Amino acid sequence: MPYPAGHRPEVKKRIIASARRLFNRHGFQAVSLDAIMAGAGLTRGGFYSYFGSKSELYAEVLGCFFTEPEWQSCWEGVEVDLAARDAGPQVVRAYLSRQHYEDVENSCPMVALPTDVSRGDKRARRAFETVFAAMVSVLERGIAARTKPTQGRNRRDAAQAIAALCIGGMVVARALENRAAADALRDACMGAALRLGGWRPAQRRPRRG
Amino acid sequence: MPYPAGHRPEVKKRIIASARRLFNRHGFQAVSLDAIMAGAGLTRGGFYSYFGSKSELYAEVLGCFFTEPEWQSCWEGVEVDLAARDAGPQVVRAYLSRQHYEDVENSCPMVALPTDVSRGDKRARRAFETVFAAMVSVLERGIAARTKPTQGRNRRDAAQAIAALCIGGMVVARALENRAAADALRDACMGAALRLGGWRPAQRRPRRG
DNA sequence: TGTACATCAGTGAACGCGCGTTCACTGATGTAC
DNA sequence: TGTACATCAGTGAACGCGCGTTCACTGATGTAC
Repeated sequence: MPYPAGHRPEVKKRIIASARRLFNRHGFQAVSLDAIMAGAGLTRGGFYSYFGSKSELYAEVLGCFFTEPEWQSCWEGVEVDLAARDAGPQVVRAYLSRQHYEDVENSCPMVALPTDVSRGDKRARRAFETVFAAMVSVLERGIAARTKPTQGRNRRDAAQAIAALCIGGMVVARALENRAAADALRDACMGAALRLGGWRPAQRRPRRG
Repeated sequence: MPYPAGHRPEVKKRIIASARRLFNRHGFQAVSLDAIMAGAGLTRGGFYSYFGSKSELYAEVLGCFFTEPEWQSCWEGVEVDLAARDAGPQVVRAYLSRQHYEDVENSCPMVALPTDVSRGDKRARRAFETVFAAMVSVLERGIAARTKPTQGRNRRDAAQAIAALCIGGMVVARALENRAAADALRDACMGAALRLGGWRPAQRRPRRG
């Protein structure tokens, strides 16, 4: 064995990480293999000893967003304790945070790439579905843990709507030109999402700052 | 004048309509000028007598999505009377309808192209902002018209959240592989959006069908 | 009415560039002795 | 410890294709007389 045992897997991870950053920022089509390999500190030629094609890499990147433990919480923008009793509001606040809004490269792929996925193949959409289902589960558990539980169907429906609100709010915020409008939208979505989860009284306090 | 007066504007419209359909389906980068011109019944060469470049066409297409009267209501999937007292719930139901989910080509660009826009230039994001602001205004008026009005800030916030929920619900639904899951998500988002607008009692009736 | 003409909308071949993909080669690494 | 070697990770030139863009040309149209 001319190279240490962990060498290739480690390099492969570096390629995937580079691709993830570039896909998040520019989308699938606009990123060249040259750029991906350069981002991993390599050159073009080596790519095909790691992946069969560019679209194979794409599927693998999407799959990794949620299966790899070190990226499981990346989309939350900040550290969130998924087992905590208040995981629901924590996820909502982190997801719609300024940090997540700004950090496009390390963003949740559901915010950065949803339309790319919907135009993509089955594998991509299945990976997306897994990520979304996981997010809904976390939120649903958060609703279940509160003092006034509602029926099961309502809880699941609420969790789905909250997830869609978080994702939609971020997707739209990033597409707006006006920064203040984007901030106001994130704020409005956060309030509505927390209310949908029953994590906040319906009557709002006046805004400060 | 060798050609009738309305000829060129009419052809330009055809090119834009073809581009709109193709962009909605495949995104900006994946569509070639060949395909756009063929969709308008023309050949490649004529393009540059109508537009300066491909990205100029892109900006023009996005701008038209809302300024051209014949497309103003296309994103609503079905006909909606924006002046009606119940325009709010009408817009929500139309936006999250099965028809809008399925008709990708004639879809609202905020659902089909939000991530493309966020990666695009200022012009694209400004056009998006105009569309979004218009949608929020319609929803806000709908909230204002109901019997129990709340404070202004709450109304605007609610309208923004409802819009984000409609857009996010559709974006996510289209990215899911499982059709039933997409339907359930649309349904959950519709219920939550109607509740946020105060257009439906918080207690839900059991589902039928 | 019919013919010659000027205009210009649209054609399609050609160009150049970038990118996905391939491949013969280089050189860094651990192993054998 | 030191040297020769086998392995294979990574290199970079080359290929071919597609696409944005250009341009000389064709031919359809309305007008002049």
